Amino acid sequence: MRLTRYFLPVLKETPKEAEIISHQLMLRAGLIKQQAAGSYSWLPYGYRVLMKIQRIVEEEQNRSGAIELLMPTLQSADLWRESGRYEAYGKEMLRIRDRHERDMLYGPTNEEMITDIFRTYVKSYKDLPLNLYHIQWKFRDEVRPRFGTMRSREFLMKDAYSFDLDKERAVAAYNRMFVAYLRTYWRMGLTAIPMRAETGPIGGDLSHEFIVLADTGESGVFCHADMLDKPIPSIDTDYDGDLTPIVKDWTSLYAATEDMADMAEYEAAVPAEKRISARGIEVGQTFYFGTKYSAPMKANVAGSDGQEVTVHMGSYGIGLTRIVPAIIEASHDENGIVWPVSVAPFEAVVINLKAGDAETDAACDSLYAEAGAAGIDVLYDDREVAAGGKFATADLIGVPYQLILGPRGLKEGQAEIKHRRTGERETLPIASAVSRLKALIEPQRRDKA
RNA sequence: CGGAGUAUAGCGCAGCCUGGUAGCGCACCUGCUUCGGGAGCAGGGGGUCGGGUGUUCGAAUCACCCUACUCCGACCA
Repeated sequence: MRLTRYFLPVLKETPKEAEIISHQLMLRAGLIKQQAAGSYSWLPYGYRVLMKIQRIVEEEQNRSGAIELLMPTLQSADLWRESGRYEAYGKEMLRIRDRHERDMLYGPTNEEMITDIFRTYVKSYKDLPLNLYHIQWKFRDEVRPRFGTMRSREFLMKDAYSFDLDKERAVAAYNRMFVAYLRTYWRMGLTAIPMRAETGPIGGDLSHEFIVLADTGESGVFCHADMLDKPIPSIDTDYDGDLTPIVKDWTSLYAATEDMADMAEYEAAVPAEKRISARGIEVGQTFYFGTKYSAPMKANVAGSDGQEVTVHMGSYGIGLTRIVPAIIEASHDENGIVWPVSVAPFEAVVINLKAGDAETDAACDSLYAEAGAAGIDVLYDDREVAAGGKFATADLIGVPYQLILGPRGLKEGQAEIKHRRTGERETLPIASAVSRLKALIEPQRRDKA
């Protein structure tokens, strides 16, 4: 993508409403524009990150055996009356009336609708287990939206719903999601710790919140320091096999949100030097809630003995629009964002230090073409702007690698690669720059491990 | 929902106290000179001063009402 043909409105100054660093950088680097309280447009650069995150989520959900579909944003109130939540949900649910005076609502979540789909079509235990998910916009009329897309009213969420014959099998489904989540966050370059959590209005008795540690996080958390560097299950994990050992390992050390934490238990379980008491951002949550929705909504299947069985369910959410600021909170410096390669909107940027100079233009044009042909997501800063401005923009928007070429280097046949994260620079022959770049980038995509 | 604040050009701000018809920096446009860490000079465009009502000869400025947004707290992917 040529920057002169792109839409990237960057700001030199920080809009005053932005309080936390991720919100400031998302506005400054042209990722989002606020449209109303808790409502944001995703500008092209931000949308690219969001879509990269979405792809990772989809790949890992699919790998675990979940199946993607898409449900509408507007739902009929009648479904929610069946489960009893139309009255129970409160003012967070945005209620709408259509032209025929029918009660509708903008979905804050989809347990009722997915249960309706399930009960319509699935009649036999032979069709289980089943896990259906979608990635759709949700609306929760938060009392107080804040921190940009970290807590917005309209947000993009992946929500998966599992259906099983009994509790034991439902827990196995829970474990598959648990493992998929560990992989999903790791692929995005995040360290997310599963913590015992309250179940809240969704209900149930088994739940984990996946928490990214950050000072600006909204939840207080307590955990064992060794949770931070546990090995991530690999790409060839057998989701048809028994995942209990992995989940056991990940849940054996103490890790709980403040709502669940018991100080005496915490101090007994974790030696003083291993105690982490910190703030965290919740980037996902998993629930097993048995028959809470399947019973009132009559989601039954025939068991092997021909008798009707009420299915056991779980639901599993990932807030995609929250993950973007979570990544930035975890990965930035004084100059701007530092994207992990796997979610970076562009993996590299070719910086033409003297756009308008015929020879430099020709050399940079061909580097850009070569990088694109090598399968690198590459941005090309071909603006006629002083070098300092280009470096500042490249740093701000956080592209992992800068491939820099100007008349001086051109004369010597040398280009420069700057590593955004470390600041390290390497000078190398122009001819080998792209292959070097590719070698740096490929392993960091984390799509093969 | 309780408490506190803000609203003047795309962004950051001054002007308001003491009323006289709007200004600065950045960004944007034109030209020239520059060009390896947010360049210089010259010229230029852009504002119903959040909205309404009132006071006044005259309101960005004073008064009242409304709206939007932000922050702190209680609640949540």
